[in-house]
Amino acid sequence: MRSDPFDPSAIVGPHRELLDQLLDKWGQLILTVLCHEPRRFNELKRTLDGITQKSLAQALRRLERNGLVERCVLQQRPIAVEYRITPLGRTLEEPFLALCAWTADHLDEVEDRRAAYDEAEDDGYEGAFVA
Amino acid sequence: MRSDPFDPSAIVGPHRELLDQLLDKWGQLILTVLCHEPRRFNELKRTLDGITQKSLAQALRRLERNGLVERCVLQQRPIAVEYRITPLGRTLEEPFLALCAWTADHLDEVEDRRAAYDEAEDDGYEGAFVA
DNA sequence: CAGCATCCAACTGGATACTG
DNA sequence: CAGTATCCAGTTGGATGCTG
Repeated sequence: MRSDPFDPSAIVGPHRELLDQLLDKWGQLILTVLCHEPRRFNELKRTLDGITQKSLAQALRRLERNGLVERCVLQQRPIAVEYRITPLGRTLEEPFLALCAWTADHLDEVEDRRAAYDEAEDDGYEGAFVA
Repeated sequence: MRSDPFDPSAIVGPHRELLDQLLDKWGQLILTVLCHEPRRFNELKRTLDGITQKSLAQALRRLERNGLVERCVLQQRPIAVEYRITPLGRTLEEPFLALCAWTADHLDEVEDRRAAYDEAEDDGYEGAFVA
């Protein structure tokens, strides 16, 4: 398994494209929030401080199109729209949490590495030498 | 847990930034390849068909800076450089494989949803109505 | 409230050329 | 081979204004 040439076609095709859509900056965050509870458009916008309504709308459309999020129009005046995680979207919660757990576990180490790299760079280090 | 207001600060700060760097289009792919075996610069370029050397160099610098990949200069003429996964980088293999497994398991369903969404869109559907 | 349309600045990523 | 440097087109994303 480890010595296989490794065929990247399993990742480069539609799988790759899908991952790109799932893991983009906002999609992942929205999904995580909606896993906790349904949210309305402007609630989401406030929660994800920093997102523009344009980006939010785009991300929601994409998530909705992929079947991960459901758009529910509440019968109210003025109009209210609620976004909910779908069962399909829910299946992504665990992999995402695993990723978040990874960053929580390793962020310190990564920051140490960055500091070491940046310092070494100033000294002209350009990679280990090996036979 | 599920009814918490959900504090996004745990994801929006440095954690978020790190995830962005890890999950970008090429970084993830390079990491996956290097988990299988060390690779030289041009070997990687050929394996990841479609990447430019500029993007590859950038992605490798970033991975190296974050301590996920190691740059080893082999003592040869002409010069040869080998990139290897680090122990830290190796810890990302499992979460990444989980993600790949998810796409493999759910790609069909997602594509069904897309088809349904696109068709409904043509008919002017704009979300479910609920009380 | 929930969005869409438009304009524009910033950044990304590709092509090309050159170096040790 | 393993890159760096430069230029440029295309895309992204923010700001703003408007609609039902």
